[in-house]
Amino acid sequence: MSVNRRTHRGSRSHNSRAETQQRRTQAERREHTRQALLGAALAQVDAGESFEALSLRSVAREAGVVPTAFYRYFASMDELGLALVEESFVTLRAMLREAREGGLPPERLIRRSVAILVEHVGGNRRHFTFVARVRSSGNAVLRHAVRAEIRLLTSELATDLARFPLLREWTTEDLQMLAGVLVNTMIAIVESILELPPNDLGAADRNGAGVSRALADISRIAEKQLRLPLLAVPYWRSTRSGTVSASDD
Amino acid sequence: MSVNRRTHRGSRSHNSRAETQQRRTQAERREHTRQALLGAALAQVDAGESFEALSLRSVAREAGVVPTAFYRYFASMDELGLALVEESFVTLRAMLREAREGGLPPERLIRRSVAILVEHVGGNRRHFTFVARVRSSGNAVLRHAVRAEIRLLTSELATDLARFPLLREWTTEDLQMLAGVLVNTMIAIVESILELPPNDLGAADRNGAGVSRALADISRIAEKQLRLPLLAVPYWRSTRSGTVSASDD
DNA sequence: TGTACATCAGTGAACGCGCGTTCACTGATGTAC
DNA sequence: TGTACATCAGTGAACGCGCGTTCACTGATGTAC
Repeated sequence: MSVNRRTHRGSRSHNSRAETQQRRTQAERREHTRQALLGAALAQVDAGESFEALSLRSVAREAGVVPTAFYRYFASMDELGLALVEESFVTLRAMLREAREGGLPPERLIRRSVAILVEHVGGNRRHFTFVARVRSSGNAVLRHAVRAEIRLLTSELATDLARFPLLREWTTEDLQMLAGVLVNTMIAIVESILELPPNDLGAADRNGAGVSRALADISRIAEKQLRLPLLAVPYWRSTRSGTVSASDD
Repeated sequence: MSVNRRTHRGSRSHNSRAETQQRRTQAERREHTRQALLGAALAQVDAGESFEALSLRSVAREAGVVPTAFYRYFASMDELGLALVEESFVTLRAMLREAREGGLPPERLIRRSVAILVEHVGGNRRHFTFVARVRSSGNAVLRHAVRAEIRLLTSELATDLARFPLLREWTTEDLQMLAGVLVNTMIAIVESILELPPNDLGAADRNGAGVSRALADISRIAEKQLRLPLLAVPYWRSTRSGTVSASDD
């Protein structure tokens, strides 16, 4: 099972590569192997391994390549990990762009954002698992890379929030604070989605609307958790001194 | 450096243990070694290793004991990990009990809770780091143990919240939802404290009030992030249908 | 208090294994003429 | 179109290392009489 399938299919010949790869250019083969290495690492993390526990040899094995070939693509597993962080956040940014561009009223905007989040986690489960795993991992290089990306997303969200009339007068710190609450909540939502058995993430399902009961529960609560802090916005006094006039519960 | 200090101190004699341990009972020695093993694991996680990357041999080595002695205490590293989860949550529950028992008005309660949180993270840095690390780790056994404990804490908080007048009529789901927002926020706060260089956590410091500038910033923003969702409480309509009447930003 | 035996914390040698990394290599693809 | 050479993706043997686990053991502590 660790043996490359191409080798098996081509086993009638003394040279399998000539049979099945002869029509690829070198550049295509290079990209193919690179993706196989990244995919093997993602698959192993998705199967429950922590990234630090992956071995270069097992990744190469699953990619159908000899361990030494690994070094043609990455100097180390850390470097491969950084490539995965980059790949993951390209996906994530595409998702957030999609969520923003609607220009919907707030109520529908939250609903739509949660739906988009759920859909993208389902469609890119392996990348989200990787990021969630690495975000709190013992690998300082990857952990800081992920945290820096998330800090960047949070700042971008704060900038977007500043455009809403009620938020126009807020201090920068308070906008960051609000964006932080929303991002923290979304991270928690993603984590709870990832804890579901993978079946629950399939697009179609026997439970009516096409999502599992568990996923519907998570979505409903997620919407509330995002709506609650936003509901407080009109009552929050954002001033340089950082104090608030209204009293909470 | 991996050699037990007791061995060095006693090296004048042919039998170091007789010299330095003769006054301990067997039960005391047993407890001593057990704590040395747990402490060695905590120290290595705190030093940046992920728990899954720890080896039984390195933990035994740092505890000043031969690898085979490990098995007198734990059947596997997983079992040691579960003991650490339990130890950590004993500490955490003590902290939360302290935060609750004041009976202060909400404004001061938030301030006090954040202060207690900051203090306990500083005083139990290794345990918090361990829990934060394991919460998203690849080790399913430990991850689920931690998540179950956090779910329990969240439910306990929801029960406490139900005693406040404004929350008495809320549905169970909405109380859990609110508790979830607060717990998620506190987890994020703890993670940001743990990202600070360890010096910033010392009790006394040259920056006036005894805490570093960075820690003061985190505390101030943490208080806001907890205050914001609570500020929305009076305006949230909690009904069985789960809809809300007020409009947010 | 003294003796004989049981308990048990900790020892140390040995095992087979998967690991990361090195090295010299093969042979298909690409390019210059 | 054909030839000669360069490039380079992938190979396979070899290395030393730390790992988890086994086993038979030592000798101090604890206990029964």
